[in-house]
Amino acid sequence: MLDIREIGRDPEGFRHRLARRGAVPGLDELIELDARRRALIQQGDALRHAKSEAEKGMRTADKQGAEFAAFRDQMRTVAADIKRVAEEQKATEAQLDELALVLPNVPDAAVPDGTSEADNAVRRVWGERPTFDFEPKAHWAIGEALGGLDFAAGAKITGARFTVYRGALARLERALASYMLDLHTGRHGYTEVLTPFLVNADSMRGTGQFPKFRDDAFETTDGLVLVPTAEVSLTNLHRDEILEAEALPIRYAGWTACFRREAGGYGRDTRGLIRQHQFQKVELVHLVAPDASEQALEALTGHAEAVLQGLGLHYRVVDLCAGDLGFGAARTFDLEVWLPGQDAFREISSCSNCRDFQARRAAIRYRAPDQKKPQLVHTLNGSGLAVGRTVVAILENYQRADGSVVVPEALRPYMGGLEIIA
RNA sequence: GGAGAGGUGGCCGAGCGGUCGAAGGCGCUUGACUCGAAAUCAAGUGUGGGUUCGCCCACCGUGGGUUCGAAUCCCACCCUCUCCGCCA
Repeated sequence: MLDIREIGRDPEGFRHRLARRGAVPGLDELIELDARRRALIQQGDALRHAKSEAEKGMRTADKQGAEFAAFRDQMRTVAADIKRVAEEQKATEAQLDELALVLPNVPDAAVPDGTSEADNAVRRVWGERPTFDFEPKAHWAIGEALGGLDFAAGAKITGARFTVYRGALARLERALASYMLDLHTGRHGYTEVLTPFLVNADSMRGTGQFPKFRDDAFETTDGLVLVPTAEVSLTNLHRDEILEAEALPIRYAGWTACFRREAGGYGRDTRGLIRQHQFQKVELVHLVAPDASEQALEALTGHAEAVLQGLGLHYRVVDLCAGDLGFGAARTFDLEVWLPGQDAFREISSCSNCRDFQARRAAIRYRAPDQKKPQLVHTLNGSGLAVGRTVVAILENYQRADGSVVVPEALRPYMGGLEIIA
């Protein structure tokens, strides 16, 4: 959520910066509603003040006397007025929320202009494309041939876009998650956190998925939501909290399954593991002081990159343009891994600085040493990495002519020493 | 799932219809005392909102209700604890 007061101070500036994302939002109604809200608060406060004055009079008045009766009648009207104004205020705030909660974050000044993926700026490239003396296959063909990826079984027991892993490939998923967590906790200073895979609607609102992207989520009949990413559970861990300055920065690494309905995503990546309703991911979350978030995004991106480097996978870092930025992000670096089977770079990690956008929604604050009032923290998140897509990358990059797949060295200790999946 | 107890400020804990944003204690901050520290004494110490920057208003798990008036009474929900049942 954006600061409405800030918007009111500079509507044109906000309109301009938000327009970089594509849609031009109507901010006038928002500003008008906020003004009305404030007027109603003043009205209500004045009425409540009158009420407490009358109440003071009643305390001392003779309960049988005429004075008491007069006060009581006065209180009756004031109470009715209070109720009326409060209802109006509630309705106004509901309207205000409806608008404010669906406004996306403002892109950082450094974000490149553009309207689509095609306008993203490649910042750096690591490693080189592997060469093959045969035609490299797509991961689904490799996995199926190895008997390790069973798409038909997934479709049977659950439905489309669910996959069953078997044998060495099932273990590969598990090995990757362990490898990633060990790297981040052992070398990058993260605390490992294992969270529930179900969260409540407040958490979804806190990180920005609700209300705008409600259709993308799987919801249970108990009113809980399957997490689309551990970003939700990890960031909301500190919802409605005031942190001590010494507690920052906070760095969490969490593994979860992630669930996405991919509503509207049908037709894209229908084959293979790229776009599933359920996948595993190791997520990295930072909570930092505002002046530290830019640096933290660089660090977080580096931590995600370290996984790809450790696995020897060729990738590039892309600075998302304004039009391609996610809802809550002010700046995002995507990591795109090279997939020989598709002859393309594909996203395997997305690292974002949300600044105070999520913190304002989720009320995550800290006691800044030089400030009287608690200040909003900045939140960041990034995949470190999407595990399923990492399996894809390994299958396609480490495949051999005979259909076997070499296990990257870093993973072998997690695979019981296995060197070749055949 | 059943029975019972309970949710109050950073923590503990009073409060049982008006004088309660809320006693008391702990913690923390500042000052006094001291060479310094401890002890002691004194003062301060929640969050959010509005503001004509004097102040004003709201918040006692959440949401409703009763009442002139609710932390206090009623209803629903959420959460915690104890016991029973079921279960990986």
